[in-house]
Amino acid sequence: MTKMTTTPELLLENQLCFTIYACSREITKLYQPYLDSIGVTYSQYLVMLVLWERRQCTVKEIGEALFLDSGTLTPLLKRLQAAGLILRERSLQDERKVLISLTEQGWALQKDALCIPSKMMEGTAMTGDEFVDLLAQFKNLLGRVHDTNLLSKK
Amino acid sequence: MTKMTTTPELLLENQLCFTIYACSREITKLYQPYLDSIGVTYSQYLVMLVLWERRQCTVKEIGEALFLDSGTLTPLLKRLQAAGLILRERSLQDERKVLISLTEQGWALQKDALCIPSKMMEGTAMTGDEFVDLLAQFKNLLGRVHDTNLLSKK
DNA sequence: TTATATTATATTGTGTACAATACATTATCA
DNA sequence: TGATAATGTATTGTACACAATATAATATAA
Repeated sequence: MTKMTTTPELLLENQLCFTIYACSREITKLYQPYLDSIGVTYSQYLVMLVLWERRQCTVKEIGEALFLDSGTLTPLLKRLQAAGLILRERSLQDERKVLISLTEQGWALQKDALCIPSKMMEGTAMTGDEFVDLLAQFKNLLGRVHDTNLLSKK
Repeated sequence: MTKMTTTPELLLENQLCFTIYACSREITKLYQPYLDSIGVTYSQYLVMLVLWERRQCTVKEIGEALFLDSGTLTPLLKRLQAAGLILRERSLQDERKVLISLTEQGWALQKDALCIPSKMMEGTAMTGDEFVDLLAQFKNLLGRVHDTNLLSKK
């Protein structure tokens, strides 16, 4: 028996944070081949999901939906614009806002993306019930942590 | 009722991937004030957890423990070295390997880190049972996804 | 024992993430 | 109305994250 050099609380295998962090990156890798085939990154794909759903958004709205700030979104959106998938234009009503909308090419990409979710289900080797259950638990945790973060901002 | 512009599979709220991704980033934010106070980043903290546990590691071993590659670890380890927390030295037995170990200052930091896990438990507002249960489920998911990724590498 | 393959790390380039700051625009109040 | 605050986006700087490639050292095989 080797002498312990740390405590149970600090063991990597007991860290929920690490498990989630590693999970997130491994899932991104799972998407990689499919995202490569449609030519967007994982974060860009999430932005496209938001736009397919809402048609038009401000940068702020996209940020609220994805929990991302403008320092991340601005360059990302410029790359999507350069790829011809979205339009960026200042609102005429309020010139502080930048309106993001889809080009025809951006809408066309939706068809290519349709098969991705089912491929991912396969990759996680989960049943539909497991998926629904896990999603609910994650959302619950996300809600709690997000609330704590909001409180500590004030 | 507005006309739907996307399908249920592509709705952001149905994406397990996004929920986990957002969760991971929000949890990192939860750690931020405590990590700031001990002067390391989140990824650097994870490397320190590995080293407090194993005393000495090669870069490869740290990468396997954290699912990170050398492109991420090399600069990160150099910053930890510059901060005086670790040592980096080539193995005499096999000069391809770089051995990472803790300085006295690196060990001293462990005391300051001891309080962090309990603070995080508070931030997630979970009971001990919920925590154990959730951790088991995420580990299960991580294992499955990691296996799928390993298979597709071959 | 050389040629070949494998292993371990480092480097480079692209793309996030986010804090901090700057800046222009709009809203509000004295 | 003029000053002040709040809002929305962009910019800058630091630190990952990873694919692809390079390089050096070790192991293996003919």
